[in-house]
Parts: sequence; C-alpha cells; structure tokens
Amino acid sequence: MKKLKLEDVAALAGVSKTTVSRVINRRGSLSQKTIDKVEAAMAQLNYHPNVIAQQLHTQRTNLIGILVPSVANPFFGELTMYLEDALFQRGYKVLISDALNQTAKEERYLSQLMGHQVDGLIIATHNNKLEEYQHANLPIVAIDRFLRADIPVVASDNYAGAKLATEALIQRGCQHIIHTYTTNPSNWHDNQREKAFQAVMADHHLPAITYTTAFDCPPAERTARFERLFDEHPAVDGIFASNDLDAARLLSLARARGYRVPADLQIIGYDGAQATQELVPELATIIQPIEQMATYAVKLLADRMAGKFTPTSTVLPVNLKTGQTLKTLS
Amino acid sequence: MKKLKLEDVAALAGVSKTTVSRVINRRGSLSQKTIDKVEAAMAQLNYHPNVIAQQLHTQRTNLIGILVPSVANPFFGELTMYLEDALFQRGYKVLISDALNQTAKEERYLSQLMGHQVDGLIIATHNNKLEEYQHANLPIVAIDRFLRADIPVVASDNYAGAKLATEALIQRGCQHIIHTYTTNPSNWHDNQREKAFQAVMADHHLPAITYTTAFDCPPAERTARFERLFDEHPAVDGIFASNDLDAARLLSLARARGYRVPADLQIIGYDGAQATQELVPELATIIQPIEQMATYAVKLLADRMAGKFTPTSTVLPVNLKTGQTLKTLS
DNA sequence: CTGAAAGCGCTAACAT
DNA sequence: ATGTTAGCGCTTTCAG
Repeated sequence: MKKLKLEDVAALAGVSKTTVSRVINRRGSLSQKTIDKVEAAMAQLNYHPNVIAQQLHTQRTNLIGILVPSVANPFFGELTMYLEDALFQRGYKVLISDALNQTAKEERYLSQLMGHQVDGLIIATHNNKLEEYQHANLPIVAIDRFLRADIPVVASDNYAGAKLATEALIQRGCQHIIHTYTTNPSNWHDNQREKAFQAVMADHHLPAITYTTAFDCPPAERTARFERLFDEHPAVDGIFASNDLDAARLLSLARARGYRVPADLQIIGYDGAQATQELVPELATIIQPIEQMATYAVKLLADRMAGKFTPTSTVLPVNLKTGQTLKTLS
Repeated sequence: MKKLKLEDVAALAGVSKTTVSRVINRRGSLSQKTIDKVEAAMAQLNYHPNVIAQQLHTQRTNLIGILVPSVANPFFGELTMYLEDALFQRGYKVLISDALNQTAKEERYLSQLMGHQVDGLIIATHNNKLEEYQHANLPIVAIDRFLRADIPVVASDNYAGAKLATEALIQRGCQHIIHTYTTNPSNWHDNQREKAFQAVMADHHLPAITYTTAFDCPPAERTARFERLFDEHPAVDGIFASNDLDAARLLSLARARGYRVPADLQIIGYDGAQATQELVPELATIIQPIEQMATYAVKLLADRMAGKFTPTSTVLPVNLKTGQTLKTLS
C-alpha cells in the first residue's frame, strides 16, 4: 500500500491540490459540486491527510507533554486520566512521560520535548532540572510544585488539608502523633503540609514528631524506616501520613505489631485517589480534588497558549474523609 | 524569541545548513574543527532542531499510541508505566489514550491516530471497533485480547492463573465457591479464566457459581451486585474475583457483614499490580507479570515495525501470591 | 470559484 | 570535507 498524497486525490477528482486542501480545511469558497467530487475521491481512496506535513506548516502539533513521577501510582494515574480527558476535549493529544524518579530520564525527556514537538507542557514531577527549559518559550503549567516564577501552579490546599488531618487526630484524643512525609527537591524548602502539622501541634502544646523518606526511596527501605518508627515510638497513638500508600503500609505494619486500629492507634492518609478509596475503604484520608486540579491545569495551559493572562497560583479545596482508621467522634 | 532554524546556526558557525545537519545527525565525514564550531553555535543559540521538519522527511514520528481502558486503574497504570519505559529505551515516545470505556472516544482516537501520526499502536482496550483501522497498515500489538488474526497478542496465562486460584481455594477446604468476573466485548466468547474455573470445579464435583459485571459497570452498581451475591449465597466460603479491585471490594463488604476472613470466607483476587499489593498486602492474588507483558509487547511491536516475523500469540506465566485472605495450609 | 507557485525546516543526493 | 540543490506533503498568497 503506497502512500497517498493530496495530489492523488486531486488527480482522481480532476481538480488541483489547492482545491482538495480547501475542501479538507473548509476554507475559502467552494462550489458544492467540487466539494462532493473531492470528498468522493477521498473516500474512494481512503485518504488521510499527512498530519506531519500539516504540522510543518502550522508549527503546531496539538500534542501536550505531561511529566509525572509514575502513572503506576494511583494518584498520578488518576491525575493523568483526568488531564488526558480534559486535553482530549480541547483537541489535544497527550505525550506521556513517566519520570520514574530518574533525573536522567526526565532531563532527556525535557530536551526531546523541545524543538516544538509539543505545544505545551504540564509538569507534576519532583526532580526537575529547570535549566533545561529555562530558555524555552514553551507554555508550561505545574501541578502542586513551584518551578519558576513565571510558571503557574495548580495545587490543592495543602496547608488546610494537613490542618484538617492533624486536628482530626487531636480531636479524637491522640497525644503522641507522628507525621510522615516524603521529601523531594520541590518541597524541602516549603512544605505546606509539614508547616500546618507543626503549627497545629504547637497550638495544642503537643510535640510534633516527624519522619521523612526520600522521594526516590525504594519500597523495602521505606518499610524499614517505618518499622524503626514503631521501634522508636511504641506509644504512638496517631499517624498522619502524607500519602495514602504510606498510610496503608503503616496500617498493615501496625496491625502486624498488634496495634488495634483505631483503638490504640489512629491513622489518616493523604491524596484520596479513587482506586485507593476502593482498595482500602477503611482508611481515613484527605481527598485532593484530582479532577478539578486536572481541569484547571488544562484550562490554564490553554490560556497560556492563547497568550492570555493567567494567575500565578491556583489553590483548590480539599476534603476530610473519615474512616474506620479514626475513632468516631462522640 | 523568534524561531531558530538550521540556517541561523549555519550562519553563526560560518558553514552550510547541510554541515550543521550532518553534525546533528553525526552523518558523513566531518572535521573535528567543524563539529566544534557548529556545536558551539548551537549551544550559544540554544538551538533545538525542529522535529516536525525532520519527521516530514523521514515520514516517521517515533510516536507509539497506546490505548488503555484507564490509567487510573492500578493494573493499567503499571502496564502503561512499563510500556512507556520500554518504548523510551528504544527511542519512542508514547501517545496515551484513555478510552474510559467510552466507545465513541476510542473510535475518535483511532481515527486520529491514523494519517501517520504514530508509527505503531499497542492496544489494551476492550471495546474496539476494528473496522476503523481495518485499512491501516499500521503495526499493532494487542495485550490480553484478540483483535484480529494478523494482530499478535501478548497475554499472561489466564487459564493457569484461574486454575491456581480455584485450586488454592479448594485445597483450603472451600466448598461453596463463587467466581466473579467482568464481561467485555473481547472475552465474552472465550474467557480462559472462566473456563479454568469451570473445569477445576467440575473436576472436584463442586458447583461452579459465577457472578458477572459488565466492563463499564459503575462502582456503585458493582457494589450493589456484590451485595446481592452475599444475599443470595450467605453460605459462600470462597471467592475468586477476577480482578483485585473487585476482590478488595468483596473483602470489605464481607467484613462489614460479619464474615471472618479467612476463617469463614476465603478470598483471592487477580492482577497483582504493585500498588494494589502495597495497599492491600493481606489480599491473596494471582500476579500477572506486568513488566514482562509490557516488554514483550514492545519487542513484538518493534519487530513488526521492522517487518520481522512475529508469533501470533505469546503467553507468559503467572504466580500465586498467598496472603491472609487465604488460610495457611497445614 | 479555482489554480500555479512559493515556501514551512530539514535531509539526502549530487557535486566539488 | 563541505556546499548546492531538490524535494518531503501540505497550506497559502497571489493571479486569473
């Protein structure tokens, strides 16, 4: 099967390439007769325009690159799904890139994505080497992380969420609360969740204990770290884990050690991806508005691409989901 | 910031466009001096070649489209991650498309993917309208579903997996076993897991009870269906759920009804995605070799694109993961 | 209303 | 070892 060109259609329809192009793009003025002829010819040949050639001219690909740490993580999987859907509705297709916490891979990606292969970029990864696209005048939107002053950020209300979580534990009688969270290059200097945790604990005159793990820490090591948490704080009666995967891990470690949840120990996570809620329905958590975050990010990106004014930062509200890992308030 | 062309670099380096092109592609013979000059010029201008123009010439995009039901599902999220990684290593980028169980969306996608915007396609969705790409001479590989005689399939050993699951329950004393699975256009005529379940049950002279849900059944309705399962079969003592999300759902419904797991009721799921194992570590399941499935699919696609011979069907082995939802064998 | 011709930015013969 | 020239398939002035 040889490649069909505009010319082949033109020849069959007995018109010029220009006319066929006009019919395809519904541009200029055509007689109905010509339109019919051309469309018949296209159908007969099963002709599909060569998108690449079209793009060469318009210099647009209608492709949006999205960088995530890993779609295998339920939160980012769901985020990706909503991003993809929102972009699809605006006529864009999605070039996905799983950074897999590998800085090298992410950098290669960024450099490849330049040269106008994508019309825009949505970034949700941690370990960005900003220099790579420092000079790119590519519209970019970041999700939940500050990249550069001129890149708009869409995030959920991390401070309010962490406050909700911490207060939920305190209200239910916890005295010995530990906060676990993941450190990464984009939050080490300004972690809203940690700040809220510290502030709420201070308000209640409680000691604020914190355990951190690196963003690229492998699962086994992460478990070891949490085992140590229980070794060092056997009297812990409340845990606020900054993501649901860690919360679930802590929950099962605690049960294995004989803690009764929520009687001895209460646990609350963070994220609230749909799949997580279905898999671990008993887990209390802070639900981020994943769909809205995606929708806003796409809207912002579209505005940027259209050269419109965009807010620097967009914060969306979160929700507390109680569950059997928390006591019921009397 | 205006657009940089090969010509700008050539001018700065004091050579011709061709030479710059040769330097970029490391083709032909160049003097080291020229190479240095050109690379300095590129660096100074922060020049990135226009990928679209390159593609117009080669008629290849190095883009592979992948169609999945939803990356928000841990199994497909993980599959996507591995596919992406394997493709990236071969120099391809991934155009992702979440069918979201919407036939209409999937069809629009398929038609857009034609016109040589992607060099190949990996399909893991259920509701394909094959006619759409009937005429496309696009290399395609399917994952876990038969699409057409000339499209190679990569799948895990569904028959062996279901056999393992069913026998695990029987070995542990289950007498009243129910199999739940999802029906979709690609398995209604030949569901290996259901067949294995039927066969093993028959071998043991046990009644084979089956509950099905449609692939596009919303979560709430799915839960209702499972509630009915318990209403109609209160004496159920073993459940083999054909995916882990359903298994987890059944587990929590059962606990809510007062079943002790595994004393009264044993449950085993299917899929074994990493995230699921971390979130619900107690769940016994059949682990599909997701990474290998992805690797093979990519290898097959690469072979197809290279015009090489490829097997029609590739079956990969699965593993039983026991867990606290099964009794321990004495 | 339609066609001829000039590019879009790059690569690959074909010179030199 | 390097430059000149002719396209890749399409869109778009500019004529008619």
